[in-house]
Amino acid sequence: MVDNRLDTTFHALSDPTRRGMLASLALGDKSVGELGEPFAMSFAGASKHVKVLEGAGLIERRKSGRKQICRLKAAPLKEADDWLRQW
Amino acid sequence: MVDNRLDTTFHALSDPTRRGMLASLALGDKSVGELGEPFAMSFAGASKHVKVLEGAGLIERRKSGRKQICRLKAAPLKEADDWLRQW
DNA sequence: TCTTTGTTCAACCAATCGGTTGACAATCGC
DNA sequence: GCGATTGTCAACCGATTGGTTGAACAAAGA
Repeated sequence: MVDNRLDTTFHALSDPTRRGMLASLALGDKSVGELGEPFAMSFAGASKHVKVLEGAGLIERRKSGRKQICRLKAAPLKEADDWLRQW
Repeated sequence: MVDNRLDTTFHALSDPTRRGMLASLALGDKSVGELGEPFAMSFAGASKHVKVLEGAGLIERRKSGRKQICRLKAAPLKEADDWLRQW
């Protein structure tokens, strides 16, 4: 029942695997496989994390052949930052 | 098994009740009861949220008679903000 | 002292989380 | 077409979450 935007953003950021994926994406677009590769984890597991990030609006995907290329979207990070900056 | 500081901070922030408590604390120190009062929730429930915030280092408490006065501690927010600002 | 107030604790519950496996679909290279 | 690559989905698992109730406790006030 997580409906608030800040909820999903902060929740997505609360996992080190997902933060690592975002850090990786900051260096350039990556496929789901490339994103999951550094984290000894099954493909499906990585796919789930990517879906959480996508659900939070932190990334967007584009199909390129059989790969799913992910790109960082900073807008929700900005929102989260604005919230933090209240203090 | 959440051992990373950013993990606990972002997790604490991912709940609207806890964000509300922090916002409330930003206006001045409050007891646990005062913090929980706006959120239709049992006393024990509010106490748990406060404990999460305390565990994340976002607040500190001081005993004043039978009340527990909570005060905002911004240091972990700063850390979280620094992380966000990488992008 | 007895009662009230403020708070925590322990036990429990349903829901969610992070992860797995196995089956499947789509696309590429041969 | 065949096989390998890339990824999703559904089902399951154990651990954790957010919440409840009820008992307990500590301090203040009568």
